[in-house]
Amino acid sequence: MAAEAVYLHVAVPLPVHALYTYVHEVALAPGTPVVVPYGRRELVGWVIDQTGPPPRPAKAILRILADTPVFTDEQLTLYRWISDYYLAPLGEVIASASPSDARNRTRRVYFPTEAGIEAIAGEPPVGGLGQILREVVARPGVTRAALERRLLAEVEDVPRGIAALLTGALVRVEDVVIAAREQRPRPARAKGAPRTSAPALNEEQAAAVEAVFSPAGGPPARTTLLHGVTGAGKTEVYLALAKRVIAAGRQVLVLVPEIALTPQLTARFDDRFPGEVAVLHSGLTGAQRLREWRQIQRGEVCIAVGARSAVFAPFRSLGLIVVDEEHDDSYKQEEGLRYHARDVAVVRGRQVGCPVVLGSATPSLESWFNARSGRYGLLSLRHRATARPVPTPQVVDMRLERMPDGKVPLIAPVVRAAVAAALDAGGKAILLYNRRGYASFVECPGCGQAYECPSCGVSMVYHRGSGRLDCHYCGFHRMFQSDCPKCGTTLEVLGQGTERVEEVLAATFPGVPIARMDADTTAERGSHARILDRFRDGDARLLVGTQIVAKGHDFPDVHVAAVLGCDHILGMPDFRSAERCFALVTQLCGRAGRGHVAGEVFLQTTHPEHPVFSCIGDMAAFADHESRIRRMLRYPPFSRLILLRCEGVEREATLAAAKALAALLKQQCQAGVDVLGPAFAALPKLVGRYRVQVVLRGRDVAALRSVVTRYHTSWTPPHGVRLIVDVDPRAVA
DNA sequence: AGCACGCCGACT
DNA sequence: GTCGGCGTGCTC
Repeated sequence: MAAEAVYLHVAVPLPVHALYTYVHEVALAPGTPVVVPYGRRELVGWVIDQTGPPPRPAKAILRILADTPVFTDEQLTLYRWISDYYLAPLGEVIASASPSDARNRTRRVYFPTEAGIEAIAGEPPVGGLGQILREVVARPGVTRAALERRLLAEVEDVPRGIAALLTGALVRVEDVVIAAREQRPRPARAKGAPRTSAPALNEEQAAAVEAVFSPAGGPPARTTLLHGVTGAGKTEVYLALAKRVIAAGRQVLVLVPEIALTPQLTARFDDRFPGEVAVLHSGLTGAQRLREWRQIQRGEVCIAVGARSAVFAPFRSLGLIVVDEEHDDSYKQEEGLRYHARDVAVVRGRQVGCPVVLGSATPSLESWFNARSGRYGLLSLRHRATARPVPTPQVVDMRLERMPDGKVPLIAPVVRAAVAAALDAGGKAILLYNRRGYASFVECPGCGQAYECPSCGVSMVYHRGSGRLDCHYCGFHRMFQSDCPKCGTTLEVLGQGTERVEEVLAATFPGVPIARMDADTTAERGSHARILDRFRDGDARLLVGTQIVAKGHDFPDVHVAAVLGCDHILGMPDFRSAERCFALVTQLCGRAGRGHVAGEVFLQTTHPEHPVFSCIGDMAAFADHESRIRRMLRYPPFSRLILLRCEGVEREATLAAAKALAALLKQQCQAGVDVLGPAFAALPKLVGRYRVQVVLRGRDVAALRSVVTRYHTSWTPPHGVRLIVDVDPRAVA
C-alpha cells in the first residue's frame, strides 16, 4: 500500500492573501494545526482543504500539532465569510478569532553556536555585537523582543546586530512551537439556584419573547430588531429568551459594546443562571481569558457575555445571539481585521440557524432600514417597565442665553434651577458635556501662536488637573506654561471641557459632592465602577462627564439629566454625526426618572431646530428625516461603502499614491460604482502620518469588493505609503 | 510579518 | 575597489 501524496491548502497567520500548498502522506481534516516551512521560517498554520498538485514542487508539512481540528467546519464557514467579505487574509481571520493563549504558534528564538560560546571566552566582538552575543549566551532561547528590551540603553540596532551575528555563525535561530495553553479543568463553578427569580413579563415583553421564536410571517430563526425605549426592560426579554434556549440544551451568546460599562448586565445573567456565565472582554489577563474560553469550549457554561471578539466564542450548539446596544460604534474593530461584530453575529446566526436579537433604544439606520424593509423582524417595547415614562426633554436654546457681557453660560438658568431643586429634594443629577479637559484650545493673544500637536496637527487640550497640554489623538503632551514662550504674553485658554464644567458646578453648588467621569478619571482599572459606586451611594450627588455618563446606568434617584453641550458632534464632517448625536442624547434622556420621581431632562443647544433635538423620543421621525438626507446623498443604508486609505509620512507621496489609486479605480470602474476622492481624511494627519482616502460607493457591496480585489491586489502602494481597506467604514469624513 | 536579494556611499 | 546601508519582493 504505497502512500499516495496528499496536497493540502494551509492558511498561515500573516497578512498574505494566498493559501499555500503543502504535501503530506495522509489527508488531514480542515482545522488541523500544522507546522510548515515558510521561507526561512517555520509557522503554525491550519489545514483548510485538500487540493491538487501545485504547479511547482510543494514542501512537506513538518509536524501535526493535534489529531483533532482546532476549529469546526461551522467555524471555518464563518471565517471564510469574514475573509471574503472584509477582504482579509483567511489566516489573519483565524488568528484573530481566538485568544493567542488558546492557539499553537511559533516563536523565533536565538541560541549561541559553539563558535559563539568560544568567542565569548576568547575574543568577543567589540561594541553592540559583543553585548548581544553575551546576552544570547547567558539566556539561550531569548526572543528578539527580549533582547531589545534588555539592551535598550546599550545597543542601538539590535535586529541588525542579530543579523550580523547570524552571518558570522556566532548565533543560530530556531522557531519553537508555543503550545496552546491548556487549562486544567477546575472544579465546576458554584452552580446553584437562581439568586433572582424571573419577574412576570409585561405584555410587550412577553409578545417579544414569543415573536423571536415564532416570528409572524418570517422564517423560524431570523434576525430581529428589538427596539425598546430606555428602561423598557430589554434585559428581561434577553433573560427570558436565554432561559428557553438553555432549557432546550443550547447556548446563548450576549454581545455588549464595552463590558466595563455594563457590569449590571453580566450580574443580571449570573444571578439568574449562576455558574453558567463566561465573560469575555479586553480587560482580562491572558490567563483569565483562556479560562473563560476553555470553559465555553468544554461546554461547562452555556452563556457568554462579552465584547466584540466574543462573537467568536466557541459554542457547539448556539441557540441565540443577542447584540445589546447594536448601534454602538465600538462593535467595529478599527485596526487589523476591520470587522463589525454585529454583522458577523447576524451571519453566524444565519449559518447556525439560530435567532439573532439586535437590541437598542436608538437602532442604527442600517438595522432600522433592514427591519422596515422586512429583512429583519421588528419588535417594539414602547413603554417603560416601571410606572414612569421616559421624560420629555426641554430643549434650551443657548442662543437666547447670552449674558450681557456676550458670553454664553455653561449652564442655563433654567437647568441650574432644576438641578438645585433636585438637590433640595434629595435627588441627584447627571450632566453631560462631550469634551474632556479644561479648555479645548490655547492661544497667545500677543503673537497669535496656537498650540498644536506636532504629529497630528490638532489643537492641544489644556488639562488643569495634570497641568498639561494633551493631544487627544496620539497621547503627545507637554507641560502648560501660563505665559507664551515666544512673546511672554499671558496665554488665553478657550473652549470648554468636563474639567471646567466640574469647576463651574462646584462654584454654583458649593458643598455638593461632584463626581467626574471621563477618559481621564477612568483610566485606572476599576475606577469606573468606583465612580459609579460613589454616585449610587450618594457620596457624590452630581455626576458630570462625557458620553460615558449616558450609557445604560440605572440610578432610581436621578431627578435631572442634562446635555450641557454636544453640538460639536453635529459639526463633525461625517455623514453619521446626526445619528450618533441622536443616540447619545436619547441615551442620556433615559437616565432620568427611573424611580418614583418623574425625571426632568434638558438639552442645551444652539441648534434647537435640528431633528436630533426636535425628534427626541420619536425614533421613526428621526429615521425618516435622516433617511431622506442619506437617500439624497446616496449614503448608507441606501448604498454601501468601501474606504481605501493611503497613509504615509510624506505628504506629497501619500497624496500622489491616493491620486494614482483613484485614477486607476475611476478608469476601470464598472457602472454602479462611484469613486469618491481622493480627499484628506477628517484628521488629515495622525501620529505623524498623512491620511488620504478614496471611497467606493455603490448599491451592491459585492460589486465594490470585486473592484477592490481586481485592482487593489494588482496595485501596491509606493514606498513609504501603506494602504488600508475598510469595508463598511464607520467614519468616512 | 521576516528575510534575502540587489543597487549607491565611506572605508581598507 | 569592497563592506554595508536599506528599498522591494517573495514566502507553497
